[in-house]
Amino acid sequence: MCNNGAVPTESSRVRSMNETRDRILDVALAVLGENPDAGMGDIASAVGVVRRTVYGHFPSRLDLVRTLTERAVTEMTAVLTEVNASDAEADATWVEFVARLWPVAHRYRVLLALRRGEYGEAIHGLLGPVDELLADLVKRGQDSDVFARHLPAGVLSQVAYGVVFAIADSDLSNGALGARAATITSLLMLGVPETRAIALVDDQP
Amino acid sequence: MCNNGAVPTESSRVRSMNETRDRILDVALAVLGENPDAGMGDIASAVGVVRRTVYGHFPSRLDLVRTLTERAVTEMTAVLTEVNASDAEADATWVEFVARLWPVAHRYRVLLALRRGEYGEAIHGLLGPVDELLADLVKRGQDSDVFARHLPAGVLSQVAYGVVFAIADSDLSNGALGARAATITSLLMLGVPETRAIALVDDQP
DNA sequence: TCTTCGTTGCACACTGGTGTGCAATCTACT
DNA sequence: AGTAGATTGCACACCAGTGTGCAACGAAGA
Repeated sequence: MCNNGAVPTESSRVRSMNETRDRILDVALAVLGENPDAGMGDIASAVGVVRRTVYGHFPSRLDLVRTLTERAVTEMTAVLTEVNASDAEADATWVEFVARLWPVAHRYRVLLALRRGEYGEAIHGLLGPVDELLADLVKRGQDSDVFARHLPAGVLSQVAYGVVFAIADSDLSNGALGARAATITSLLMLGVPETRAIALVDDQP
Repeated sequence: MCNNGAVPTESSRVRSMNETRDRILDVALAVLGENPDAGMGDIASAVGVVRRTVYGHFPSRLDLVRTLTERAVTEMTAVLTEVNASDAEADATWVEFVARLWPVAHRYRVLLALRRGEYGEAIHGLLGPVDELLADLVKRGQDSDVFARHLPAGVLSQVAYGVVFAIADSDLSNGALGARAATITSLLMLGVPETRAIALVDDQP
């Protein structure tokens, strides 16, 4: 060993290994996005690698999905906490939130489908923190009379960002069109008047 | 044969057979509602019958699901065409639609989850007519400036009744509370102002 | 009573996915 | 050159679900 205990690159061997590991994760996300029931074999061949290799990185299918979920949770919590730190009104915060969450939501849209069946419990558990942050934001909006109260904050937040994911999953998933539509739609169902909603999304492009 | 060619009951034998057939359908709907991945075995034992018997009525799992879907389509189209025949404003029609669709949507909420994966294509095809009717209604609303145009009618209708199903699937699925919440939420995202939405739902209880 | 037929219980073959074991191979590092 | 280790290709056992075949059993109908 020549590496004096620090983190730095054990050079290209491990790097290339991490590379394939990351590629597996990326491709798995894409493949599962198209078909949540895709097997390890499908994923492997999509990566351009043998099934056995995938098992070399992730001992089980659950591990793969879990890792994917943890990744998503990390990214989403980062966006949420950062955006939530602002002292703007809840609806403006929501707009920025959706705008910045959009690409992430689009990438990880499969998790919504994966929440049901088999790994549902595991995913649900990992996604818990995100749900809480979201509910807090909506609650804040309700308390300041910016959001409507026709649903309790917990449910409303779920339904609202469920819609964001749903639109991210639909045809218009790409381009600013989808993002704009998702933002307006979610704002509307949060009880924000249409005029205000449109003004908000056109304010900060 | 004593039955002169007509439809009437071949008496209790066939009746009891149709009875178990219907019970299988009902229970299957409930079981699949809790776990869309439930197998024929799970369904059979939930009915209180042997797996082999289920196969006696439905040659394959797909047949079961298809029959279930056809049932749902029949009921939903009935409600939709009937409600849609009225010459009321689109938003009022929507309110009545959700009110009458609610129990049906709650029963068949599993179809939304089943649309993905495996039988997705078959279900999607069968559900086509319903989607069209729905899109027409929303289009009508948009043309008369009752509904917003932030999304094309096709997508907006899907997302809107997706929300109805989503709420039907959540905790508040039972009681008028859920129905009311679903109606208001869907109206909001259709672009109906909150005051008008509340007035509408409180108008015709 | 005898027949019919839905139901049962058990058997089986088949499929498709999972996870493991192991020898062979190729490549980067020493 | 030599070695460590990631990758490969193939083997296998295992499991769960599907769909079928068939000999019973039991109750409604002739």
